[in-house]
Order: sequence, then C-alpha cells, then structure tokens
Amino acid sequence: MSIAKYIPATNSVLRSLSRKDSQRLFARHEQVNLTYGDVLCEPGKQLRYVYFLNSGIISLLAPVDGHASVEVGLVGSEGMAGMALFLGVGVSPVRMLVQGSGTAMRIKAAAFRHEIERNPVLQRALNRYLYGFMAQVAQTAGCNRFHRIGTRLARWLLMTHDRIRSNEFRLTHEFLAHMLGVRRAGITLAANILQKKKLIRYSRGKITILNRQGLERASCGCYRTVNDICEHISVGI
Amino acid sequence: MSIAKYIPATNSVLRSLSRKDSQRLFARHEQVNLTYGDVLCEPGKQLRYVYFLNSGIISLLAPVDGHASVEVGLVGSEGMAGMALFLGVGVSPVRMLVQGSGTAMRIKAAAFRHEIERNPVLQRALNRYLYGFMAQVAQTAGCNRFHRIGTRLARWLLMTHDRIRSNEFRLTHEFLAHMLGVRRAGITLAANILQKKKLIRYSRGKITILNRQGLERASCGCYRTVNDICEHISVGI
DNA sequence: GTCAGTATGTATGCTGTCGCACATACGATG
DNA sequence: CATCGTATGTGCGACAGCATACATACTGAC
Repeated sequence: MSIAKYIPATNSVLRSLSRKDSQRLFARHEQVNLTYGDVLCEPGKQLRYVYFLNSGIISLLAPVDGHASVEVGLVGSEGMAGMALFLGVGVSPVRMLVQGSGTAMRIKAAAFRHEIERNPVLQRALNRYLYGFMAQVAQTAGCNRFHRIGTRLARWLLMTHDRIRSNEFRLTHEFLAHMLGVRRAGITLAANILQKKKLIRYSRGKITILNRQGLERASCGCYRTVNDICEHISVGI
Repeated sequence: MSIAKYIPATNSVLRSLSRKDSQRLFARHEQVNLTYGDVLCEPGKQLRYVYFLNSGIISLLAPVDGHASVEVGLVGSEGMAGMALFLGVGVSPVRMLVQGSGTAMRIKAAAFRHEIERNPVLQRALNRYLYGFMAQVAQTAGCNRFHRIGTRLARWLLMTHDRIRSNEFRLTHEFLAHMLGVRRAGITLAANILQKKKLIRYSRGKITILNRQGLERASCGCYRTVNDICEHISVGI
C-alpha cells in the first residue's frame, strides 16, 4: 500500500454527499493504493483507518474455528471498509484482505469518529450502505448452507465483476477456494464447467468474463436477491 | 400477540439508558405479549414497529431461493427486532418469527425514527448492539459452511438457553430443522446423541437442558466466538 | 379406552464434497 | 531452451447429509 496521487472520488457513499458535507471529510483524507494481497486489518485488531474505495475490492473474512476463514462480504467502490468504527467499536471482527488492486480514500479512526458525529448526511448514507451490507452477509449465510459450489462460484464471480468493472481479473483457483471455503479441486471442477459453457475463460490466475448473462443464469438466486435489496434502497454498485 | 399489563423493562438496550434518556421512549411504547409462532414481519414488507424484548426470543430468517428460509440471527432481551428502521430503511429483509413466548416493548416506526434522531445515547447503545449482531450473522455464515449438524445444534440450543433463561423450552425437531436448514431426521439423530450423553432431554416438543457445560463442549467454537465479541463490547445477554 | 394427530425413530440408496495424492501444463528466469 | 515454481486437471475412497419412506410412541379429544 502506498500514498497515491490525487484521484477523483468515485466512491458511491462520498458522491452522495453534497460539496459542503464532504468538504471536511476530504480535508482529512489520504489517497492510498491498495495492492492485491494487502491485509488492512486482522480480526480482533484495532482499526486504524476506514477506507472509502474508489476502485478495487476488499474481501471480509471471518475466522472459523478449526478452519481457515471464509468470506462473509465484499466491499467495492459502493461502500466503506471498517464499518465497526462507524458503530463506535474500534476492533474489526473480520480480516480485511485486498482481493483486487485499486485506490481508496483513507481516513484516520479518530478523524472519522469526529466527523461522523457532526455529519448526519454521511451518517445516513452509511446507514443505508450498512443495511445493504447486512443483507449481503445474511444472504451469504443462507447461500453457504444451501447452494452447490458451481452456483456459488458464479455468484462470487458476478459480485467481483460488478466491483472490478473490467471483464478480466487476477484470481487463482486456490484463492477462490479460500473465499468460498472449499477445496481447490472443487473450484477447478466448477470453473471448468463454466469454461466449457463459454461463460468464462481462465488460465494461470487470470479470469475473463465471456458471457455475463449466462453467468447470471448459472448463479444461485442469492446474487439477484442482494442486488434487488440494494437497488431498492439505491445503494448502487 | 396482545397488549400486556405493565412489566418492568429488562431489555439490555433500554436499561443502558439513563432515566432522562429513556423517558420519552417509555412515553411512546406499548407493552405486548409475543406468542410462540407469531410472525412480526415478513421479508420485503414494511416494518410497522420495533420491538425491545423483555423476555422471549425472536428468530430472524432469511429466505433462500429454492429452499425454505434459514435462520441468520436470534434476538432476545439483549436487543431489538426491526433494526432496519434504525438504519433508516422501512423494509425488513428478514422474517421475524417468535420462537419463544415473552413480552416486548413495541414502538411505532415513526415514533422510533423521531426518537432515534434526538437521542444519541440510544443511538450509541443500538450501534453497539448492531456490532454484536453483525458478528453473530457473520459467524453463522461461516458456521453454516463448515460445521456439522451436531455441533450446530448444540450451539443453537446454547444461544436459545441464554435468551430464554430457563432450562426448559418448547421446540420440536421439526422446528429446529427449519432453523438450521436441515432435515428433520438429521435433527432427530443429532438430538439423540446429545440426549444419550445426558446433555439434554426431550419429549414431544419439550427440551430440557441437563448439562450446560457439556453442551458447550459439544458445540462448535462459534458460540464462544460470538460471545467473546459481545462481551468485549459489553453487550451482555 | 379408542382414535387421530403429531412427534420421534429408523432404513435405504444417492449425491456432493472431502481428504489425499499425483499428473500435467504453463511461464518466468536463468 | 532447460529448469523450477506455480497453476490446473484428475482419480479414489470416505462420509455427511439428502430424499424418501415407513414404523413407532406419545397425547389429547371424544
């Protein structure tokens, strides 16, 4: 991670603020580059910053006893990472892992706390985002329970595609396996089926979306369910 | 559900407020009885009230395409049902099902919204509760992915036990199966093992906790994980 | 006491995923 | 262009949980 040059804010939460409302926030932020593989915070550790993403993706991973973690949520330019601070708690319950490189506006915990108390518009925007995010986490709980690897993989690729805004991104089967909490071999099998249907193409950690609509059909309904909920409250991705 | 006579507030959120802070809230509430089986709100429907529980349990169920719903969270006297309203959204993403009879203080949506904007202490208390609740939902996502029926059943019984505050409660295998999103026969098998170990006893929908500590040992670590997180922010059950 | 409804116990065969292991293929680096 | 590390493909036995089905047992109503 490094300090970045100025990049215009494409973060949905920040864009929903008026010039006046965002001014103080902008005064206190720092632009940073997020690099694939960065861990912004470990579960149980103090949150030093919140991150408003302009591009890239952060995976939120919950540790589960006797297993590696499993992903419970994705954050892109539609939201903010470090929501615990918004709820007045300084400790992150999840690992924050940069899954797709990009840029973010980083704000120190204290400055963010200070700001949030004085900016009801930002508060409302984050409340709305939190609602959508909770729907995502809750749906994931159900999805993990009922759906097969193939449909879950399709869902996950769609969610990533929405946030990366490119048809191509870097992801190995190994990485995907960690995210979904399954064996690497399970991903290889499922990904191969999607490839044979010409929905995606992949090779050595580079995945290309070939047929977005086909992928939506191959996904479980959880993808659409969460999207519908977010659209309903106008939390666009 | 019916209007109840006066019952002192044993709700943790409300108790955390000073007399002054809770006064307005008390002026606008209504005491209601919650009866096993009541559905307080369906997913996608407008929330007419929020409920601060004094006793009893509400299950939050997320509908999953092609399946019955699965439980993503439990609310007892430690919290509030209808958190969407707290986030400024009038629509519940989950079904709210009374799983254990009890009493609650019900407040109309509009009155609650009005109050929340003027009562920062209540806001902070609900923020803290929300943090713990999110940890619960996230942990459930992981638990659903990795853990076996037996350990999940034990976890679920413990969470219920904490909130019912009685060693005996009414629950059929059928009901438990719906909550965990598994077959009824799967519960019978798992429950039988717990019964043979003398951790619980049951008969025709009445379950008795015989050995709480043994049950904790039989549960997956998710139970403790969530408890530790909640304790850390002093959201006691 | 009989009956009906509901709760619990049990069986069989099937499928998805697991753990483990090894084979193959690609690409960067020298 | 040879080599090595990494990414992907594949095979096999094990098993949890599934669908389905049916048997048994308890309880309350008549």
